[in-house]
Amino acid sequence: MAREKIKIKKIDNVTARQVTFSKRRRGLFKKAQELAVLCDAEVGLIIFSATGKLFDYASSSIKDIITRYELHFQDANKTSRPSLELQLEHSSNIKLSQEVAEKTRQLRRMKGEDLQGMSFDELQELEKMLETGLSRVIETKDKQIMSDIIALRQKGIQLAEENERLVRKMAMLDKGSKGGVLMMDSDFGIQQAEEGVSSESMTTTNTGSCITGPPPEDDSSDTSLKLGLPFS
Amino acid sequence: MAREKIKIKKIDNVTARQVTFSKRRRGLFKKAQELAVLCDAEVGLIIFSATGKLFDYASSSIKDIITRYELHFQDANKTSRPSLELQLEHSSNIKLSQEVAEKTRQLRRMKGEDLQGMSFDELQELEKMLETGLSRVIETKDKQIMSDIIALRQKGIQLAEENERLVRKMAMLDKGSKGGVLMMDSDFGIQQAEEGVSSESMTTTNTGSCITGPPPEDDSSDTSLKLGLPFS
DNA sequence: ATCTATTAATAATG
DNA sequence: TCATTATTAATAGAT
Repeated sequence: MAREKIKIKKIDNVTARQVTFSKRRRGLFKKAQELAVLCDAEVGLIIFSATGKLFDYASSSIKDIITRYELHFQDANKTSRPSLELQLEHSSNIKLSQEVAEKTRQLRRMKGEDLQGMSFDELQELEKMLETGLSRVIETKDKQIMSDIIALRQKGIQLAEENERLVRKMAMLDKGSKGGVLMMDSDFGIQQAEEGVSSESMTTTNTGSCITGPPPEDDSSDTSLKLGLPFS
Repeated sequence: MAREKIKIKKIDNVTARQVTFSKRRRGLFKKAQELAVLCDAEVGLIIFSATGKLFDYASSSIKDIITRYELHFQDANKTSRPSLELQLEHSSNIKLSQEVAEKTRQLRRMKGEDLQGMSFDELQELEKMLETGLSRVIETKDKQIMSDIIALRQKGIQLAEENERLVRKMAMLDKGSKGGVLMMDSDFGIQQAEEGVSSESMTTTNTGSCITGPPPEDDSSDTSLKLGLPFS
């Protein structure tokens, strides 16, 4: 990849070697991190220059990677007893690794990846599990929205009541002094109750409407009852 | 360096990610060894795939490189310790335990359990993930069914042909001696045909030879070319 | 696995 | 070390 093709053998010229080292080193690091990101891999790269300088890259932490690497050879390393304590940690480690692997596999499958080796029955079971999970999630979400709505309404009613009280107070105060009575339209929140919750108002976290399920056949009846609201 | 430029972010498509992983992994190893040779450097490269598979390259020996690497931090590590190995196992153990806990929690949530503490946005995200997973599972299942069906049908056709050949042979043999011909009803698995496969897909492996068109009203015709589902 | 249009890396040079 | 550029090398997408 250059002005001229070069043979892959030690570069004689010291300066050229150093230049090439730093260029290619950077290139290698870049490609290592690209691989890690693109393919969700864990990559560790350690380089000692000819002069003994250390350079390293790791997608996570070199320590972790080295540990993980060494775990791969736990069986092969059966030379010399490494203390009871270590053995215990070790076996626990193995068990945990297996558990992580198994759970990772399960999670991947639930995300619809890695389905190739599965039998029809297994797929069917997985599908059922996902459907169950999905419906529970949707149910929870809907309940959450409903309780948000109810809370907001309640608050609206409270405010409206307070408002009314205030208006009455004002009227009382005004009664003696002048003839005109200040009449306020104290329907904060009340009128809206009939129309369900309008698009704004739901200031809390929720974003979309979420009332799933088929719409009621009968539109003439009071909507607020359908939503299970505590007032009509 | 390809037909099209790509963004350096995790590749969504699982297959594409695996392909890219193996291509780039090879590329990375090649460049690592070129650097080692050209510049007389010591290079160690460890890669764990997303699925946990280990790949490594070392210009000398990974063990040596790791040892040399750790020597660089000897000073920093000189606090009393119950053997480096044990520490490593221990911290790995802790990390694994956390990982197991986290994955267990994730799995439970995907199964629709333990949803109480979740925010609306988290629920929404979970729902989306489940929907994606579910549709992929269904797609995979359908593809599997289709290929089963195609294989079985092919086999059915083969058997029917063979049958016909045998019948003809018998007829030939019988021709001279007697008048009666043995007639077999070679309808391997036929009547179920109508049930079809669920609504989706058959996008890829489709052979084109399938199902389309309404079934003939006339059931007296030879049905062996119709679908042959192995189950009802 | 193989092919190839394209992008990316880099050797030589200033 | 940095910048430029002609060239080679790597590789994304397709087959």
